[in-house]
Amino acid sequence: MTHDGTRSSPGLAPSPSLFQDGPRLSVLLPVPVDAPYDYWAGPDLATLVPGDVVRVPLGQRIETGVVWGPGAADLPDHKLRPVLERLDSPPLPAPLRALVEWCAAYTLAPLGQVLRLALSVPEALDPPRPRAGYRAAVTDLADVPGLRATDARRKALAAAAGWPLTEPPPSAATLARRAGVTPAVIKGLAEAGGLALVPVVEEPVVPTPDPRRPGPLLSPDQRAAAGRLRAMVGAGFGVALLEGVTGSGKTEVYFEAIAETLAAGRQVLVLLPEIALTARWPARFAGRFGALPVPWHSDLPRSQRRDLWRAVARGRAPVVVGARSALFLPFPDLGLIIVDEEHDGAFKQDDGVPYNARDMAVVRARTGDLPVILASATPALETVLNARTGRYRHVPLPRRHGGARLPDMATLDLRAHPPEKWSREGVPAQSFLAPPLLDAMVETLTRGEQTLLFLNRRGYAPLTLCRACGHRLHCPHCSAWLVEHRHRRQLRCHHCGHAIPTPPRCPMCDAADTLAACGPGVERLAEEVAARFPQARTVVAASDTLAGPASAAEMMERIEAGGVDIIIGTQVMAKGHHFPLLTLVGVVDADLGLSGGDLRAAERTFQLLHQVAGRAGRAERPGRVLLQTTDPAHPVMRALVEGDAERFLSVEAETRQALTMPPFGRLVALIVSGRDEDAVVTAGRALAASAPRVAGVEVLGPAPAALALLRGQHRHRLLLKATRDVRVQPLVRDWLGATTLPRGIRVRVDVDPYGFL
DNA sequence: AGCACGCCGACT
DNA sequence: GTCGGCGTGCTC
Repeated sequence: MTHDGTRSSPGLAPSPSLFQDGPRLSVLLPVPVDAPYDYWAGPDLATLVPGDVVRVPLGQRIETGVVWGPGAADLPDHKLRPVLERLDSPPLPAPLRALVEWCAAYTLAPLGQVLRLALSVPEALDPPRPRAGYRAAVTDLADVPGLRATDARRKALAAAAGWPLTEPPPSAATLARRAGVTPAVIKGLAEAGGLALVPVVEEPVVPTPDPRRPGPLLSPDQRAAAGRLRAMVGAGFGVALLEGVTGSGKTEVYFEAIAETLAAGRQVLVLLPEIALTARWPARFAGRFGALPVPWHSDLPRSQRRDLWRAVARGRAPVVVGARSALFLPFPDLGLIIVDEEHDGAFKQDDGVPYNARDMAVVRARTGDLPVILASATPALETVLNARTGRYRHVPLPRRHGGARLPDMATLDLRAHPPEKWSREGVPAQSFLAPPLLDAMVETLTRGEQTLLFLNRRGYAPLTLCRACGHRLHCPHCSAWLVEHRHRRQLRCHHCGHAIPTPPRCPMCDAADTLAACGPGVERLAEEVAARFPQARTVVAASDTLAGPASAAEMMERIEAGGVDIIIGTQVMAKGHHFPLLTLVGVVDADLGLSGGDLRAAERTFQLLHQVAGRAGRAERPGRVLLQTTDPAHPVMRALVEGDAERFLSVEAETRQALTMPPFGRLVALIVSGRDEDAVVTAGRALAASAPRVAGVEVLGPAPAALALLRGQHRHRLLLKATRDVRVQPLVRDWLGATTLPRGIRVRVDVDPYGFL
């Protein structure tokens, strides 16, 4: 700071008058601030418009921001600094800016932090960096003085000379591959002068899908549904719920709406919950449209993200299929959004800006005045209710395509049929498979068909305790049990990744050989299956046994080809694969997830089990599902067995209405966290004491949050519950605005928390 | 988010 | 006596 209070350095200090003539602009920066900052646009930048991407000084650094509008004029002139330059990137489209505003206002996240989602690849805004390309500089190796004409060099030069002029000069690696030499030869030859190095700026090649390719033959039901979706394209904002059981051909139906949009020359965004494990989706798309869609998810390499972001921004990516973050891509001419598996909890982001991509997709459709299709076999309760009240168009797909039947579902009462111990080297071992399920497995194996044992628990056993002193081994950083992973001989925390070698003695009482595994994980189940079915080919499919998308796809192919008899899987097995030979699904613990009183526990369990059941009998062979449960009378179990989703949803809706829970009421969670538990509790109580006292609003808590200790942070939760008519955001904003938090204490606001126990 | 400023422990 | 730890606070 200088004496007059301006931050400037000699020689750089612009006299304010230099900028007085230029307009004052507000520029939003991707930093967690609530509002855009004002800058002067110099005379040469007078044509800046909202959406333009600019470089501006911020403190001691230079940031990339987005022109948001005219300046606010509430700041003294001398505090303003100049816009440095406009970047050569297409302006951020107005509907996207509107989405950013809406998302920030709704989630109460700082505006700049939401902008960060839209500028997720800063490199994409820089001018494209040219890469090195190689071209023949001579016609004959003899023309290069002092260079031995080796065979490899001759081949390299020939390949370079023969490179088509219509193609950009190749990179060293590409040319080397073509010539059958190593890149070192190319670089050496270039150094000697035999090849010329030219900078190449390459447009990323994005394949173009062809909407005129003939689609598959649709059933009358599918044709009718496709027709209704097609009619929405180009007709402005609208939401459709495309509801159809597994195998009803939802994808083929919404492909027709994509075709319609592509034919109109506009872009399409498809959101999927787990892009990594649905390598199948792009293949199906390519089968229909003759080109792969542009993928978008966080695991893409940076360079690819940069290229794809640019392609989208320039309108050169007709179809993007991505995880939730794809919603903030800068489509200049978006014409349709599809949210597939719209009920999936993975659309809710829990860190950073806590937003639900499915809901924000509807907002993006509104800001862009375009249609959005929500597709699911088991739509979320709130979506179903929106469809019933007519806010969303309901497009049902009633029948299963191709004649396949839905599997028969039956509960298997574990109290009536307790699993019988099996023998491990003469020692009786605990079993998790009831006799009727084992019998069904034998039958299935005999017929040469496949069994899926579904258990949503990774590792060997979810809990290890000492038989001598009763000590339970838990994570020192989180309030979670350590899960034994016998293969790795480790106990691992599934929340923070903390891992210790499996101890030989109890860490509490030091007794030897007293640690006992409690409950089943997929590894333990695999052990029992190996003992009972030694001749069967068995695989374990869990997120930690699959090394990545490639090995997952490989396993799926092997299962599909019949190379496996018994699959033991967690929820990674629940999604979107056709296994024609799979005719028996055993749900090892159907109660898992029902207990605990979480708002959406029943709904989630219903959706997950319904989805798992959908794996069975998809071809001509009928499937069978056995649900091991201790409570066959539970509404979720009965609805599943009777195939009555309608009734389940009605019961669920009544329950929530009675409790004023979403979607009949609004919820905002406040997570108070800090290193010192007492301070956290004190701060939580103080917040509760200053809670807004308004009709229709109640504040519950503080109570220990779901993981009361996570990564060394103690967490307590307050829950603001309001009736639907209450605007909760201003309430929460004022509440927190009037509160000064003690140091070391943070509060995270989560509007519409997904699970909150 | 960065980046600077600010106030307390082990080093040339 | 300084270098440096990361806690707090501001950036138009």
